[in-house]
Amino acid sequence: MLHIYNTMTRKKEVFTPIEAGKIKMYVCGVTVYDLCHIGHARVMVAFDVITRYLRHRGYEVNYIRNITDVDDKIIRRAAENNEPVDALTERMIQAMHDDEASLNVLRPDHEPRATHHIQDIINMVQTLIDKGYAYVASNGDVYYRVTKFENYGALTNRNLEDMQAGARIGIEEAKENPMDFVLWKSAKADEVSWESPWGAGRPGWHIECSAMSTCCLGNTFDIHGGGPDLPFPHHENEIAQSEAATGEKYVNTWMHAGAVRVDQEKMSKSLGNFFTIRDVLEKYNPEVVRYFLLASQYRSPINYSEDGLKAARQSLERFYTALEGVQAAEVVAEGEWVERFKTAMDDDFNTAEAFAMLFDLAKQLNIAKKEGYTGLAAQLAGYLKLFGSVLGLFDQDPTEFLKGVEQEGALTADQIEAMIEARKQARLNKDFAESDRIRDELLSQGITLKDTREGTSWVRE
RNA sequence: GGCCGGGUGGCAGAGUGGUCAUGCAGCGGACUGCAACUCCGUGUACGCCGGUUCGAUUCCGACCUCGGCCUCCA
Repeated sequence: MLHIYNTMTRKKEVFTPIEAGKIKMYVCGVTVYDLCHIGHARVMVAFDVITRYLRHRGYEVNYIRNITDVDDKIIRRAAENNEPVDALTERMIQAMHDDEASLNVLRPDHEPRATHHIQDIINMVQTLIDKGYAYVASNGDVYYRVTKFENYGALTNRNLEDMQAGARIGIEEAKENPMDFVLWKSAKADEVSWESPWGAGRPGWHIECSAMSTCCLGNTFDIHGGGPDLPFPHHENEIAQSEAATGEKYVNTWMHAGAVRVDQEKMSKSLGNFFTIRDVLEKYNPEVVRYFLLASQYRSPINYSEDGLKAARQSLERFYTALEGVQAAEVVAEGEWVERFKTAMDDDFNTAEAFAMLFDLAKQLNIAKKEGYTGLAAQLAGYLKLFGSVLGLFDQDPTEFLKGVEQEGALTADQIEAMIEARKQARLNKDFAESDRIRDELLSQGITLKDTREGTSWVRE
């Protein structure tokens, strides 16, 4: 049985979709004013694997992930760059899609954009006003009246009194209550804006997700996900908006990924300690980055480090070494290996546990190869590829992966092959001093040789 | 201060009331001209103090400690 940890109940629960066999999932995406960093990558990769696994398990998944393409940061950045908002957001959306493609993240089924759903947003704000959950303030903004919503704070287990006691919130004069949040923000003269019953303006941050999730998936849906910093206030506010507007339960299961840290501190835009996906891909194979992100269970915090990436590369080398030289068979998704994989993944998508089982599979594959059981080897390789496809891994040609990418100024494949040939001649002549000299020289360039019955292969660091 | 989540062997990282995570690193062995790869073997790890229990790393309580959210942030 599939168990998923629900942020709302703080427990792993047996997952039961609203409609048998179908899953409606909404994940909060990116505000497109800058390049994505490795924290964004973690959320993308985590929900990519979650979606792939749910589909592997036979569910029909409708995966929606929004794009926030209007907000204060975007407007500010566009002004700094002296470019139109559209130009900035289009460029960043393209960059995001390129980064995702690098990391082998499949595109969500739909990527609704805030600016394409302005009317839906206006409708929801109007409904909230009509029902008394929102008010037009003296400054022209429309605010949500938090005191009117009975269960405000349920997701993150906090109440209005405690939060106001904390009092780090700036007091906005126009608000009835300091915790009220903006649904519709009136525009300054030169800002991008849309007409509304309350004058020209733009949506507040939280309302777009309520409006778009509802129109894409309905009043109530199965899974709502996002990054570690979203439960409060973003998701709390979404619940308040949607449940007030529809009168129905908003979401059954809330899922949140863990943070990516640097030096034990959260990686974030505001701390400025972030690495963009592009920064990391300059140094590491994208599949290594993906493996690194999946090596821990999706809710655990992970620490970004060179050692961590290096370990991920070594692990991937082990899997590709096992797959090398084997023609993987087509396998049906049943049997002992499939059950072990399912047990791991059914436990709240425990990829770390799944890898333990995959290492066991790789070992059995190595043994089968060594013993010459080609049929068995092909079958085991087939399972490894099958599970790999669910994780979005192991899809490269093993030899190509192991040979790595030629960096600027590094030895070329032809040069390496020539040196291997020279070493082969030296070995035939029993000139081991020379053959070892060649091998050491290659090693100093990050090239490790492996002698097999079929000849010599090599791995680039 | 309020609310969450952690503290596992050299490192990373799962998990469990009573034989085993797993990977890397280390050590011994097989293979090899020697290595690498691979295989076999190898580690009295569960923050601290109490409690429950026949038995706790696993349950309960206190304490110490790390991190997240409480303000824009995935």
